[in-house]
Amino acid sequence: MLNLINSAIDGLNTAIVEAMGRCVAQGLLPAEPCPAFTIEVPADRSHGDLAANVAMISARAFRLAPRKIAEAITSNLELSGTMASRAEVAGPGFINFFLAPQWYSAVLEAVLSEGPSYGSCDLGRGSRVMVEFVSANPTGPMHMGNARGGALGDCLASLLEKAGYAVTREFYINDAGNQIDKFALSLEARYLQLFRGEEAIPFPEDGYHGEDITTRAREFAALRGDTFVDAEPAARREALVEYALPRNVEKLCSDLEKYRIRYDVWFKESQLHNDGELSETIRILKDGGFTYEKEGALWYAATNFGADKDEVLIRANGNPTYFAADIAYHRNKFLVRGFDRVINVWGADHHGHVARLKGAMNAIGIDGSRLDIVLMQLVRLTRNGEIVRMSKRTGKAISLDDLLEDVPVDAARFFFNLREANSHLEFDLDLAVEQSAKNPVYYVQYAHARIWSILKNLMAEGIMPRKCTGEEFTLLTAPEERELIMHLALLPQTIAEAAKTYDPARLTRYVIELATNFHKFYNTQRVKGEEEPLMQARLNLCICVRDVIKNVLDMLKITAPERM
RNA sequence: GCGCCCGUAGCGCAGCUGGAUAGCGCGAUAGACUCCGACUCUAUAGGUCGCAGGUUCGACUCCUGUCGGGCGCACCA
Repeated sequence: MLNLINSAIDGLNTAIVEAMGRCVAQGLLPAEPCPAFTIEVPADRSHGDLAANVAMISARAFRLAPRKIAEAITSNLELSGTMASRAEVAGPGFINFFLAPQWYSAVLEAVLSEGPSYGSCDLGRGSRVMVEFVSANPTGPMHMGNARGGALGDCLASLLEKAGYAVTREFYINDAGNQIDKFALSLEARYLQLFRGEEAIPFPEDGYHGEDITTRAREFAALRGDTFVDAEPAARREALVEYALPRNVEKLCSDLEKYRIRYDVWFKESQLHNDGELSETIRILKDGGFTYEKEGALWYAATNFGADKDEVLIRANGNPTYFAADIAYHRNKFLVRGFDRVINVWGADHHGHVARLKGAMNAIGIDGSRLDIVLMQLVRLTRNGEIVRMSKRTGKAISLDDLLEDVPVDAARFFFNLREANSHLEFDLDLAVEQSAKNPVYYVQYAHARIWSILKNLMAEGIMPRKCTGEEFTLLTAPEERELIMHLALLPQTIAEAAKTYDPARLTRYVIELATNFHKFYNTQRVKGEEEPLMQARLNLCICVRDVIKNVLDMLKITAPERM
């Protein structure tokens, strides 16, 4: 839970405020209130470890040139109580701070003592959050959107756990409504075709054309024979769905497990229809006066809650819409199961539903801002620089299954978390399987394996890593070492920021940069063969890097091999 | 037509609530292991941040307009 950058910033913050007080007393600065300023790690590290913009921010209020203010503050700065050893004025009026060697030692000590929990924080304070993701239609195989959503949602969940939330991963099974009717009709057609021929039985135009439907129909026929050919159509369809749907759900489950995703809850839409929650929700909307009838259908006046148009809740044929069920579902998440916050990962093509669903939450008395929707843009697969749309094997859209045949799970999970959700993602199939530095997954894993190699090498010579003193860690003064340690120190806020913005892509970028910093260190500094204290300090630094790489890869559920 | 998202180097992308000379990877070019794994590293080249205004001490970042691309506007889910 230690964030050494923040504690360094806090200390410098008060030092600056105190220095300004002294400046006012000396008449160097006017007794005006100072606007809020920030201290941050500058992009260009030749500008020190931390930089404060206080002088520029207050220039207007003080009616003084920023550099003059910065110089006044700096000359009155008392750094002895802070973690900085030096401050200087630079550029337009920045005050740049250089952290003391003891601070760098403290970072390594924190990484070593906190172990796998290093980087975690208590942003969530144990509040209960649900992440619902993938929720693929159980009528067929999962597509690329589901693949991206799976990697994104699962890593987002890990991230939130690390940030102190009690997270539930949930899959919503759409086992009711229109698409199940379509599913039934498709199965029925394939089943009857088996006995009467494809010409005799037309396939429904908007049915599911996938091979998987035919397979299920065949399995069913093998099991039950032709007993349903002359049966009542409704009974026939019911039997087919009763057979096929659970198997499809099992298939989803096992495919996702291969993808290293395990859900806490598989929630069935049909539950909402069967136990009355759906009708109760509609009653609440009716009682609230948010509904009206038009052309035989029951409408929800979504426009009252900021939507651009109203929505049908119950069709003229008496069937509730998906939207109605979705309102009931989210009511269930908040009211029945008591989640403090709910996050849904959706494809960007559903963005129109965001405002409607949040508005509906407000209508039924739940604060819609407790519901967050993470929208993700589409994935574009490329091979040899060309866009790939279809699977070579099936000729259909590429499924998660197809993808994992070509690409290792490690690469898939990493690549899907390389870009923030709300940007288009290009997935280079050649690169994902390439075992070279171009492939970021291998690059990161290689850094981890390389550290293990160093360790094993030294141990083979009888050199065991031992605990270092803070004094010994101050031997690590090379720029590459300082940079590496600073990057280790950045993990807690990277996690906090990523959790706040629901953006696991920050983790992949962080760990790539960490690997880069390590490789640079490796190429300029040696561990083996140095004087014992320095060697041990560097060895411990390596161990810190190794553990943090593993720590981050664990969150992404990507393996961290000791040898490749 | 209305709404949401995206335009940063040849390509793929960072740039965190506005901050210093706009970065990274690939590709190109030139280099580095008798030395802990060359699955690595170093250097060079490459940019009017789509365009035009505005706000600000300061704009890739905020506002307005505009052009280009993606998506959505069902008694589908």
